[in-house]
Amino acid sequence: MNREQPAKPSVSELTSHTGFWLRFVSNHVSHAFARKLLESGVTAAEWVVLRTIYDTDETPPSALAEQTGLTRGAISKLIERLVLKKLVSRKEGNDDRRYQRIALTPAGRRLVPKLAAIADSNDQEFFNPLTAREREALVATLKKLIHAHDLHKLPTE
Amino acid sequence: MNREQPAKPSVSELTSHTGFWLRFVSNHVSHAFARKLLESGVTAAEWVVLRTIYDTDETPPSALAEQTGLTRGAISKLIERLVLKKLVSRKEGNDDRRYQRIALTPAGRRLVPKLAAIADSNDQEFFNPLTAREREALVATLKKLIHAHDLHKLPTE
DNA sequence: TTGAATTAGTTTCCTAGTAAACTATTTCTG
DNA sequence: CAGAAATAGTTTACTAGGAAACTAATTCAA
Repeated sequence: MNREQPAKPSVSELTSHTGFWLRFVSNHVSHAFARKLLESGVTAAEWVVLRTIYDTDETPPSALAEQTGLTRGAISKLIERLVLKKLVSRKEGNDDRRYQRIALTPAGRRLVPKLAAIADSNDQEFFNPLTAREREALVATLKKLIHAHDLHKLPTE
Repeated sequence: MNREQPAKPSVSELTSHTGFWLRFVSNHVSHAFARKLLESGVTAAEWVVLRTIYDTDETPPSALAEQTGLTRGAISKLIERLVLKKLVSRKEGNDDRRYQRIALTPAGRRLVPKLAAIADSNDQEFFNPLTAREREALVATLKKLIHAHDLHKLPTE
């Protein structure tokens, strides 16, 4: 009569994982940012690359890959798109022709501060519900994980 | 002589945004999980769908979309792959033929607890460096953001 | 009751990213 | 110096996902 009990193995729920919540919120921040960027004609991934180049006069793609944590393949595609959008220029290396010299065009350089303002307002808006202390604790916790797992190949902090 | 000062507009750094750190860590958790799942032959996105179906006998794709927060298009593709992998079955609705009845195959149902164990260990491992209180605070903060922005279309909690 | 609106699912096109194979160049080594 | 190894960047094939156009089925309304 009661042999109808297949010994249901305990299966944890998706929501029981911290990583689930992290990804959920992270996706929403990114999505909100993407929407705000729409009219600028630039995507979030492109913004990251533009902002990274901004700190330099010219830089090879390999350095961008290292600094952003993306693969060279991903950087290659992003640069291609940014060149098409005339925000970035690409020249062959002088001494070593394997290298390229990536730089912002004047239009690209003019755009970065505007994008930065959008990024600022998005971050401010999204995390506004948190108190200053909560926000600091959040970042501190995230950085702790980064250090513990030695993930900071890129964020120099 | 000193007119060489283009009034450098202050441009915030990528790392100044909380969202940057959130995305960075989130990507690493997901990536770590993806690596652990490799040998199971299932991806993280597929795990989410399998786990969601697991709670039901059979369910239409639209319900899965709603519960996972994915679009119907995304769910459609995931189901297609899971059907090819013989982890999920797809039947036409009886009364209303627009609907489909998605269910786990026996193989799919057997697999879910194993995937859950992998998910558990990944989460445990990744967030291990945090104290229990830090971990709770992290989740609480994330949930606070979700409620504040009314993002919980899906996470029932 | 037929035509319009709605609904479920699919498909297409795009961005985003990794991994791995590939090309071209340079450097290292025997 | 010639061939091997290393390096920089590109390309291809894949997962992941949204948005929007599309098909088929059903329901609503005149």
